[in-house]
Amino acid sequence: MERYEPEQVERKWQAVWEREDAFLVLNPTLPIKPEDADKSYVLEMLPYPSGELHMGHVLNYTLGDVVTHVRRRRGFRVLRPMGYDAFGLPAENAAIREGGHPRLITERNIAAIREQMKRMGWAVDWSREVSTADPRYYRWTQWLFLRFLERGLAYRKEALVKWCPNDQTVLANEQVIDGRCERCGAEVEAKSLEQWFFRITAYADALLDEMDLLESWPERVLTMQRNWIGRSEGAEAIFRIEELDIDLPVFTTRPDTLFGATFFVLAPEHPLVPQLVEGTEHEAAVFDYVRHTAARSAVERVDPDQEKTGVLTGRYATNPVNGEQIPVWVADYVLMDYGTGAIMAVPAHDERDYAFAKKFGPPIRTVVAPAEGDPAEEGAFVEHTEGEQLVDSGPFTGMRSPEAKKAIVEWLEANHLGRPAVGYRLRDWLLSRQRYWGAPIPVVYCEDECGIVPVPDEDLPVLLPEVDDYVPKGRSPLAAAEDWVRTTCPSCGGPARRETDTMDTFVDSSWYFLRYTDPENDEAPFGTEIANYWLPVNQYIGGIEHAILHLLYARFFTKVMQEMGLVDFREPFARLFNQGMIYRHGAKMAKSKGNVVPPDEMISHYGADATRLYILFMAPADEDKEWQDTGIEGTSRFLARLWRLAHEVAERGDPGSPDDSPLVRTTHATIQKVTDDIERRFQFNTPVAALMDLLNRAQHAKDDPGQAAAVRFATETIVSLVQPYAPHMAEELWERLGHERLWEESWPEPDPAQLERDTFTLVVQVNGKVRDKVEVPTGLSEDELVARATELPKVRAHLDGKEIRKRIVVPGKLVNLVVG
RNA sequence: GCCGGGGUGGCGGAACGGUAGACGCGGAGGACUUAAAAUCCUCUUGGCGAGAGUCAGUGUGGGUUCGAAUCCCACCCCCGGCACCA
Repeated sequence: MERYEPEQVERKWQAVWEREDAFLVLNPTLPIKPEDADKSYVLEMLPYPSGELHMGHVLNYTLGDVVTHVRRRRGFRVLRPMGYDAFGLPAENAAIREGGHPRLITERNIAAIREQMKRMGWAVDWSREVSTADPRYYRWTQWLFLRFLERGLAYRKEALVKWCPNDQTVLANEQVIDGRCERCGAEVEAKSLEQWFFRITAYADALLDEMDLLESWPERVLTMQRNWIGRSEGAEAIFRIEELDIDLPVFTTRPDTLFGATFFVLAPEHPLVPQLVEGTEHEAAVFDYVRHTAARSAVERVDPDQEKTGVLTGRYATNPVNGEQIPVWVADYVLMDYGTGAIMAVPAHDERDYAFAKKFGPPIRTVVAPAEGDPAEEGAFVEHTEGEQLVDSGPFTGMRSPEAKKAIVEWLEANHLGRPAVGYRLRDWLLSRQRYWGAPIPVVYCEDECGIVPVPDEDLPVLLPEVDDYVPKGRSPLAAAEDWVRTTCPSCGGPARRETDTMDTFVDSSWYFLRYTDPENDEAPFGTEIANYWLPVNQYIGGIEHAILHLLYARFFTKVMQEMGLVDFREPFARLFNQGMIYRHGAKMAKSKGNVVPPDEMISHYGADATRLYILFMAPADEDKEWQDTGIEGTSRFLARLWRLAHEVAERGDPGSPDDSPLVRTTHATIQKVTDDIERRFQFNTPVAALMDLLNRAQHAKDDPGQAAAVRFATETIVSLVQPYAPHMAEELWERLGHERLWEESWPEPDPAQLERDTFTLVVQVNGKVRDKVEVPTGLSEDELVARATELPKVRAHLDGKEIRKRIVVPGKLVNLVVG
């Protein structure tokens, strides 16, 4: 028997799969027939082609691979594609650093990562490969942008935006973490710029409500999305500055506290601030404060532990419910981009207003009684008043706060002083980027009268121009391609200039899962009927880092495409699974931390099969896990033992069909467990343990001639069941055991009769404590089971002649005797 | 602060209200070998005990239950999200 040489076996089978198109899956012919119904779309988040596979990829794609293999062998038509999220900053930064074109760098990286993926042996349908940086792909990204534009869902506006001074480009809100750029960590700055946005806020409620349509998503992801959307219900109330004839609406979630408003605050960026103070004695101080605020960094400004600051405007606003005149302040604890950029301040019932009032002196007026037992100190901050009774609130005094909320909003509405309103934390998606390596935004600016003019569909794609310099200078590098920028207006034929910003790469990845269904289509981004066949994705797998960004954007895109009639479903991903992160030496594996284990080294040393097995065996797939350098020895040894046993079994020839025996029954039980764990429980570590266990048993039985047939059956079953995890070795052994192609073999099914046992281990408890176990025949009555239990000497010792007050019998499992 | 997830041997973990610690790593001892590697066998939660055993034990404290790692309540700790969002 030759030694197990993973490299040789793996190279051999990878070549066979390629030659025989093993994992190619054809679309069904249209129209879809009922016999095509058993489909499954298994998708992993597409990689950014950095050129180097890391362990996170290995886990992600091995998970998808196991699901894919099992479903294929269970008779499903399985779509399992692969592609590259190929636009983006790393390639561009590499081009700046090392020279060369981002396109060439990306192509080189794609070639390298594809090679590594093939070395892992993943069962990908390579005929559907997609790169988002390919003009045949981004043509349709641009096409979709134009459809959004037509529907008013893409728009351009001047706004205060988040600017990364390092990457020299704007960022979406979702790309700012704790005031820093999520890519490079630089502190973001605020900048007023004209930019392109997607109107995702119009879908805030749909994104929340349609979570109900999802089959199975992790609770934490849903929570993160809910937090991000940040819906809160309340009311808009109109305060008025009489002397200037200005209405200042505010958003509040506590209209029941309107009578407690003792001052009013505007955000420093509020557009009406200048008008309020112009020509007054407060002008200088207010302008000074506004300038001071603008100079503060974003990180500093959002720190809630900062002492409150603010300045008086000298103006007074009228409280709509009682006509009271309250002073108007400007303070930076009020944010321009939430609500209306202005608030009514109720210091008795809002912590922030309370802190401000304590420092600057406005009165603190309790209008909702504290809950019973809480101190009712004069002028104190009163927490937890939801549901309590209103005091000093005019006609609403005495109502409980929930009714008061309704009553006050109704009163406001009837008097045209307010209305019910909903606030969201979610902002529109800023999609333009001042960088080179992305899809150009397909519009031109007419220099005559036409304004913003979309590039006609037939002129797509708008190809990226060639430029010499990718260095970001605060404007898009595309602007340097003057010949490209200068164009004619599609509408009037006059002179026009092209938009030079490119799209956020998250636009590219918001629809790629549809392109896979129809990757060669030249007429449309994809065929509607075939997309409706394959989607929604049955199982999506990827990292938690995309919980908000990609997953929220893709859901938004799908809803819009559904409304456009491009697809007939509202949610793209029915089931989502997030794999955990991989740590080593207590930190997330990262080049910068020097704790990376390169998959390539693992493959060279132990083989792809052992690496695949270990990454799934080491811990539950959804948990963060610590990489143990010696851990892979276990799966490597397991494969070597399987190799030896299978060879011994093969050499002995055919022993006929096995008789009933414990080993045969355990084998059937293992089939059951492995299938159930993978398909129902989505658990991947325990099947490996079950296979190791079965191998141990088979090995112990192998020298018993009476069990030759059972050992062969067990061994062949292990080979068959391990195929999704270790496909190369499984094929090799399957062949050596005298069979053909294992990937074409149907998935084993347990014989129900063999899952039935004729004896079982009865656990006997006394007062809930295990005292003994005994092997008994199945099918005994409760009385018989109790009789067997009470016969046992150890049990008798604990019964100690006492009276049995109660007996619990769980058939097939245990007897619990309660004595008193 | 609010929301979500989690806390089990030396380590990774198993246990889908019913035998806590499967499977694996590491460790100890042994077999084979001139030796090593590889392989195989035995042991490996803690206390007491020569042993058969026995008591304790799943972050802490309560509760529900015949029976709780698992369900409920309170608390502690760790991880993640949100947070001057009115």
